[in-house]
Amino acid sequence: MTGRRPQRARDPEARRAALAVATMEVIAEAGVGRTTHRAVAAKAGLPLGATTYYFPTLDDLIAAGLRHAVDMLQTDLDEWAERLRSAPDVAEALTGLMCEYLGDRRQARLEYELCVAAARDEALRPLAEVWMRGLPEILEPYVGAAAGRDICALLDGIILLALVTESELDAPGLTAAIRRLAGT
Amino acid sequence: MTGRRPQRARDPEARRAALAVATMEVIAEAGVGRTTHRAVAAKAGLPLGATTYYFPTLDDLIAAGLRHAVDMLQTDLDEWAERLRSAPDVAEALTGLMCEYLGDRRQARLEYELCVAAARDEALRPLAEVWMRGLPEILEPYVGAAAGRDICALLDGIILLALVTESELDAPGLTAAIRRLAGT
DNA sequence: ATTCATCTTGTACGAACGTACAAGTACGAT
DNA sequence: ATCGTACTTGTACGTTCGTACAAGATGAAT
Repeated sequence: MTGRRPQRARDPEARRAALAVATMEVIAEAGVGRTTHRAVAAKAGLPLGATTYYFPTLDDLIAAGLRHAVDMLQTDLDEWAERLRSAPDVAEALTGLMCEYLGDRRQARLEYELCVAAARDEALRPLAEVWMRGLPEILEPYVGAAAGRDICALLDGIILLALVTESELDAPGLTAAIRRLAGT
Repeated sequence: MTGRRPQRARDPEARRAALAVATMEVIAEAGVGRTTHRAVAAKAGLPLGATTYYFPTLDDLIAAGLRHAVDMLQTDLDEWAERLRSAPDVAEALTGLMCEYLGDRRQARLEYELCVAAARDEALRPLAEVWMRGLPEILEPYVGAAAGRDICALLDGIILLALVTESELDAPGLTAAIRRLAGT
């Protein structure tokens, strides 16, 4: 009375992408160390074998999930650059962008998960550097290279604080601190 | 020709402590998610059963390891307070302390591992807050509460950058940035 | 010297893991 | 229409996991 369930329409590219997305979500919820083939397959609604068919090892699967997260981050960075370009005040615009960024803590959690993983695994370091090099690059035209790096570090510290304490962002304080680092 | 190996001298307190230290080291090397009873037991040179005798569950064992890490961090914080008290220049003293702190990246890795774990598990949050509340408290007498928080965030971001890029600390740049945030 | 609670040690067990693979199905090429 | 490659799906295997527990050893109390 059973038999296997009928096969779905074939779409290898979509499967790869769906697995990467599902992996990203599992990492965000459980962490890199507790990410398993089975959890990813369940999240994606795909059979276990699909994960190993498209990604030879678990490390490959995790790397694909992190890479997808970084791709989304790059999209965000591009939007940040766009918004800053048309902003009358860089400090206030950055504060606003941070407010939005912290609206969904899952993305921030994922990014820091990536950083911790990159601190341990050299192969992941280029992924983690997308943010840490990209943001100062965006800021450099407005405040110079040194202040760009400083402000990036400040924001990273603020994000960490928000992750750990679940507290609200002190927007006016952040704007003021950015202004001090920018030297304006 | 065999038989079990002879029992060692009894010292429950020392065993608890040794297990906490071993757990801390395993977390630093493998991450919270890949920390297992067996890895901790092997690191401590104790039988597997010792881990479950002193800590009912794996979560308890991990919490003990993280708590021990935070205890060491608190000791560091006390030393930071002491050093700042007798320093002619707060910004330069902080830069020097950061240089020393980043000398052994394992401690920094462990601290960020704790932060990421605390972001996911509310029960760990008080542990992670020891640093994020303690450092601003130390800085407050010198630069005020707001600048203390800002400088703490800046330092946290710098540490994250150092973890991800393995780059050297830009000491003069850091001193200058601290001065700007302090408003001096 | 005997007792007993406490600690040590080795082993056992079911669950979950990474990975491999057989069997079946879809679909472009012919 | 058929064929062959590429994909889908379910299951199997050996390993490692968290946890439980039996059996022995210790050492303070009696």
